[in-house]
Amino acid sequence: MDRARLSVDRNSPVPLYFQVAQQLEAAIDSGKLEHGSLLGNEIDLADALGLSRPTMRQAIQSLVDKGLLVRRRGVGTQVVHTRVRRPLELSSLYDDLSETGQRPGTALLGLEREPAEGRVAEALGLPVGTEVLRVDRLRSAQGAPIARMRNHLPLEVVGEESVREALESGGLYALLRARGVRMHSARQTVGARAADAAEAAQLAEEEGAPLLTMERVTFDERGRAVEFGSHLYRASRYSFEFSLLARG
Amino acid sequence: MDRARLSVDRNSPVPLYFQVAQQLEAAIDSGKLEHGSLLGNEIDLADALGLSRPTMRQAIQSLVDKGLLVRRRGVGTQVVHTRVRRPLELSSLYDDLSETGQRPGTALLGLEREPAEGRVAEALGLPVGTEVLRVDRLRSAQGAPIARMRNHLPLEVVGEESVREALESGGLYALLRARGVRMHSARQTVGARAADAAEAAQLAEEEGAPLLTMERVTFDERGRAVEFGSHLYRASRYSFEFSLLARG
DNA sequence: GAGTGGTCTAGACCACTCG
DNA sequence: GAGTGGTCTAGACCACTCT
Repeated sequence: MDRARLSVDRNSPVPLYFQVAQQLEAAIDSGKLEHGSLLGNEIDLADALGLSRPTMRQAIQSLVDKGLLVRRRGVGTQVVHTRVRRPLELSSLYDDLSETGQRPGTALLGLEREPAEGRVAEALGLPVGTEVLRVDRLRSAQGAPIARMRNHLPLEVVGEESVREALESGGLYALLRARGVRMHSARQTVGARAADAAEAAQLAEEEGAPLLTMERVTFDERGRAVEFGSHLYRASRYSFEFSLLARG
Repeated sequence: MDRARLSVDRNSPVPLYFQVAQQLEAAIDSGKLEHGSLLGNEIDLADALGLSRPTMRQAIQSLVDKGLLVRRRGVGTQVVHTRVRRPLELSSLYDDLSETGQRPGTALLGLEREPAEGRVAEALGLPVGTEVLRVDRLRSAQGAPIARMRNHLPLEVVGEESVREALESGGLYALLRARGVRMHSARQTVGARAADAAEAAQLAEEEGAPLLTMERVTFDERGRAVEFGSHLYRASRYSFEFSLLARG
């Protein structure tokens, strides 16, 4: 029932509610706030920090949205009992692997312009034949291949300048962010199929081995498709793991 | 640049911000608010409805969280250009299929108590040997099998009474909701593997055919595991499709 | 400089849960 | 009945974007 030490810095440019949310989250992560324990009521918390109740509520709400806290009217706000891992986020595989500590290796298999064909043109919303940049990469971890990743990028989104260098030092999403793209949402399809001979050779599997497939179109805030990916993962070495929150 | 007709009913028990959010969402869905069009500024909107600005903001914020609106400081709030489909939600396959209009058929293959073994016990957080309810179902659409679904449920969560009837009339999540379970989050793993002989026979595939696998543990608000599912989907007939929103 | 959203305040009343 | 979160108001000042 220990109290987390909270404080706010009114001279900081960081919003007050965000400072509080960060500290609460850190307290939960570190175990200072135990799972299942009740926070004090909102008014007392706000008073203790010299904040108004709406500001305190905003801090709490952001953690409720993340699934770290649960509110029940008439009862109070408590830390969730079960550790909720991050909900599924818009991120590239590279980011996923980096965050979990596995050092991904990248081999850039190909980088070239090509005219967009049916499926690619449709996904990107471009006229058939528009030139786009195609990127083929092989991802591996601990010395063994994990995935063959193919992306198509509109030239007006990324240009061609130093794409190679950017991809060799970071992920595709980092490249897009660095190019000023503000990503908004993505549409994904995850399926499975058997490997053909060429894919099997690339991924060190046998022909006919099950592969996980993932297709994704990413959109920016203006609704422009900024990336189309069609990726193959070795089912024997990779699976997608993620959390969902109940609709609230 | 048409204006959507908005109004609020102050005698309704439905919160004002929610009434506004519903009407805005309906206007977007129906096309009355065009993709990419700017909403008026928050203060004018609030005045027009006789609401305070925070209430109007709350309505807008809920749609931003759904990915339907985009706010930019100094610019305004606009309807997203691209249709964002529902982000991935906590729902059962049955619910998924119903919502997209495909009538799923269900065959209840088995319903029995059994002691929880290693993997099941671990996922549900129960001592090995605790009796749980095991449900095996075969899902099909348009006459052909799609998935073999296996769920393990703690007896204290569902009891045993009229489980069969409930599962024959609705999905597993509907059953849980009807039992008063308030679901909070779930942890999922999606992978792939080759079908063995028995699975192939059940799903009308050939042995060695690629299958999509999905394992899920669902937790309620108290952090109790209320369901463990391990499901197999025919990769030739089914894939997971979902939207993601950028972290924001 | 004008207009927008982002943040914040100091109150208020209500609905719900629990003892 | 006491305590909690849910909703709502009527302001305020700031940071950012655009022209």
